[in-house]
Amino acid sequence: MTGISQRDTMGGLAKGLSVIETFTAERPRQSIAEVSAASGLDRATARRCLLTLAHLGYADYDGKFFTLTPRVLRLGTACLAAMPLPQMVQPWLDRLSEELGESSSVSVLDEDEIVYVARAAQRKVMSIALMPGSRLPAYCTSMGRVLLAALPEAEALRRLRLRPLAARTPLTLTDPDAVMAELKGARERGYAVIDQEVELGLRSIAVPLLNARGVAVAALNLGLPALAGDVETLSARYLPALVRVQGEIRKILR
Amino acid sequence: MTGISQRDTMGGLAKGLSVIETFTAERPRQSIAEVSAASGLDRATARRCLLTLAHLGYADYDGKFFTLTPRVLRLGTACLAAMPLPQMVQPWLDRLSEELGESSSVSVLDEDEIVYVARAAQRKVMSIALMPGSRLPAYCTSMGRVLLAALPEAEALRRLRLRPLAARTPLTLTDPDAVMAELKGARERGYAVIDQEVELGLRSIAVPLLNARGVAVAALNLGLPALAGDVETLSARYLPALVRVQGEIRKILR
DNA sequence: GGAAGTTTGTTGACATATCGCACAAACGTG
DNA sequence: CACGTTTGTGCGATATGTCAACAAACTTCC
Repeated sequence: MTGISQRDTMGGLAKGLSVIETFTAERPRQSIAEVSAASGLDRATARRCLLTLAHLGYADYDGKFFTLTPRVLRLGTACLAAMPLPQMVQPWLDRLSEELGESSSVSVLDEDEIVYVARAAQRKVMSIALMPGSRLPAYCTSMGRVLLAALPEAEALRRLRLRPLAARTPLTLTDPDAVMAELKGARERGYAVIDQEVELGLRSIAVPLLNARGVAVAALNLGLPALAGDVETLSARYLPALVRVQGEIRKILR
Repeated sequence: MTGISQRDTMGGLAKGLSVIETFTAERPRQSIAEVSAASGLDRATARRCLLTLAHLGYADYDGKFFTLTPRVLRLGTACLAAMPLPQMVQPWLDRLSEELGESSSVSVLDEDEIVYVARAAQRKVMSIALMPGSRLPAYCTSMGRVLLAALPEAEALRRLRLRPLAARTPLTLTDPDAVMAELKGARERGYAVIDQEVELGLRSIAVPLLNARGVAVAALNLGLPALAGDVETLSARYLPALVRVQGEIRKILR
């Protein structure tokens, strides 16, 4: 009920988690000083976090550099496994994907990013491999647009402003106002279409997944190669199937 | 150097991580008392951990129950993204899978479990969806067998004894000594074959992935439907391709 | 090659956060 | 409303963060 008081927090936990998040594809092996710089923690504190992680088996230490171990994946999969959504939607995804011959995915919103939680991959249209846990910016993806559109305008705008919008392709919208206009359209139409804003050659169409109370809890999309044909024919062709699955999932989402 | 001294550890971090790991598919929503019971922590401590997680956005709190948020996935994906292996092997997996028309995967060992880190799925032979981060017990999987076989015998035995071996199918080996004998065979042959020990209808063949120094750092497998034909013809047919990819990956693994 | 300058890992002292216990308050139930 | 269960809150003892100092390793520059 009340706000979080100083008394109820655990600094050590917050610091340790921020230490784990400093490890990225660019910096998979880090020294104590690097982690200290990346996390803003004192070197002594970073050292204690890292030694603790190593002691618990979450990290390896060769005397100089630390790396994360697969044990860290337990944390993430504890989360995925604890989500009922992926298991519920997977059969629908498989069917949809099979039927249309294209990849379909379900994602949820985490601040300004979408997180894939389930996926049925068909052929490869994207250069990067997407899988559960993968993240993409919300502003330039079809699923991100329908999820942002479900938020109050001010909240959506706040999330758009968390970091500068990067032009991933020449077609990417990078003006927050332009994206807000797209959100408005998505809200009115009930779906969003993206034309090569994430990656050249890739189009995508998404609908929100609503629970029984009508709250958007996730998004469902189809990834499509940018072949001939304009965006209207694309939605005419694929939207019905998406809307059908949207309705079916809504029935089983409490 | 020296062991980890009391001075160099952070109890709060260890406790918070164990709290995260108490969330499972069976218990996705937990109260403070449940987490306390599951983790062995004092209720007051569990409460502080949970409030801290909620404050940081890793958990949601409705006043009664806590659930993990997708933000927790950042921890796991920080780990996956920080592993060079998945990105390096993915193209090989895709090619192998395409060529043979069967699913192939790469996994690493975490204590007594294998953790999928990359996968190219072809058709569905398994009832459960496997994806990066998924876990299976090592003792009854082909990849687990080759990875355990690469350990010193005593260490392999210790891991087999961490929890009782469950019979997932009537064909599952549940006697540690019997599994140890299989490990010996796998070590001598350089590969392992599993016949429906994980799931009826599923066979699998795996080879270890060695780095340039000859250390087994991961395993590569093919999942196959249990059709006609015995296990010998299966290895005769699929082993060459696996060994070829094993050699290619060894060249690029530092 | 070596000396000065820099970065890094480690340790100690002190102030403070946090643990775990015990108790109080709230909740749900018969 | 009394009961059992769960959650929230002071308190003393202890663990832990911060800061500064120091030694070792590494750079740089002559």
